[in-house]
Amino acid sequence: MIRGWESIRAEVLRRIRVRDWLPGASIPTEEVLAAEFGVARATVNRALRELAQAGVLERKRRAGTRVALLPVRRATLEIPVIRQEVEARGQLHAFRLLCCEKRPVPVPVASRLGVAALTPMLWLETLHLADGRPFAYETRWLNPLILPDPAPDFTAISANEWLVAHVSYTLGDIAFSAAGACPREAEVMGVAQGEALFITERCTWSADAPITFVRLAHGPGYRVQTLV
Amino acid sequence: MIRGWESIRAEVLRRIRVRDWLPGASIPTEEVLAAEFGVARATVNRALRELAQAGVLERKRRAGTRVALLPVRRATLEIPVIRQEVEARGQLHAFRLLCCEKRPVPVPVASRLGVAALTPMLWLETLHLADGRPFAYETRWLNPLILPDPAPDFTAISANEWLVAHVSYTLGDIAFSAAGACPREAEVMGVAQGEALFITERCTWSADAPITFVRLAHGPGYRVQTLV
DNA sequence: CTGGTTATTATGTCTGCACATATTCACCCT
DNA sequence: AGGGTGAATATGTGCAGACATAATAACCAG
Repeated sequence: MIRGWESIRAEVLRRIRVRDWLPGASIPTEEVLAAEFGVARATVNRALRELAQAGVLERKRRAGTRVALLPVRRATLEIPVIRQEVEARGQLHAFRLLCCEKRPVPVPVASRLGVAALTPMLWLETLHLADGRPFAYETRWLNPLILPDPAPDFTAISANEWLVAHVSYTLGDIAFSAAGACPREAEVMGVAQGEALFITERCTWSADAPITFVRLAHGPGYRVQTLV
Repeated sequence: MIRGWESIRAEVLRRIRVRDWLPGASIPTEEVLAAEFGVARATVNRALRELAQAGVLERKRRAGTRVALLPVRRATLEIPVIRQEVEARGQLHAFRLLCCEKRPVPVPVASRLGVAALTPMLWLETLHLADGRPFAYETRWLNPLILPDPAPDFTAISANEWLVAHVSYTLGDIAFSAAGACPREAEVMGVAQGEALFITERCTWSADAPITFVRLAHGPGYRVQTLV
């Protein structure tokens, strides 16, 4: 029974799955489908639009809608605040601020943030603990200009959470990679040198200025997983 | 100037960014915003819906719309077919099928695919090359029941691409992690034992049956990046 | 044949209206 | 007070119709 755009989306997906409509082939126009399902064109449009967004369909004006030839799988990840992440595992979160000082940013970080090399920024080194054991080693470059005059006490609240609560919502980019533990990381995380760490790097800007660049090194066993 | 739902989305985002609307606070109703912008409510709805989908807003019937308190950052990744990924880097893709035989699945894989342990499945070992150099080492468990009678020649077309083209569109889950190269991986990828590799694991099912479990080990320097 | 112009067509979006649905709030009865 | 009940309300979804836009097809002139 057709009721609502979601059931239309399901039916279209079903036809693709059972290969009624083959990859690369055009499917009927919105108007035809609307007539077939007995709904308005806008409803079909909504269903097809969602499927296109998911990468199942490809749509072009005038050319029509076709089943994606190589359905690029689009996975969405949720990146929670570290404390939430630890607590979601039923563990106790704590952190230690190892270092907090002004330093000139090195070239690679400067270029990613879009600032001049050697600009002085705040450098924070933090170790996150789960049930008292090392969970993640965070190194962060923070634009000092965005801080209020009595700067927040980052030994009491993690920079991560302070930023989320006090700096306007922003977009940035995220990258994942793997790297062997450098001597410092090995020492702090309590692992062997060269041990494989999972690295997350995030860069965030506000509308006008760079805010922060974070690098998180997660110990062995850590994994990032998609929802469904 | 307000023209189209995208400019409304931009304006709402701007107000959040400049802290006109603070995290956790309610924003005006669709009707009010529609009047303010001089558009129909459906147009405002479209803009707000997209922002809610992106995790910037939280909406509830009757309760209204509020700015997300902890903007759970939702990153969307595109997982292309390996060949596309290599070619997008301007390199030449090739692959070598190292092994292809029936084997009983080990317990961890069986549990993730939801089949009985020791079920015989097809085991494929493939090395992907970029410009002739090792790019990724793929190990895959494949449900033989989904293959046509004259099984495809996986030395000619990679299992990856054959599946995309010939098996109905499916959903699965994806996980990223880091691991040190085991002896076999070190040999095949041409890296030192224990060197940090970036691991991608994917599990896919069709509507009724498990299809495949893939593990990809990427060499040093590989990174997964979000769009924008 | 070639190159450029025009018509056609499917999707993209908007409007104005209506009703559905999930919450919440206020009220009333005990 | 307390707890259940129903009205109020903001969002979710639907419809029909209209125009905008982009990509293609058809056409025509040179």
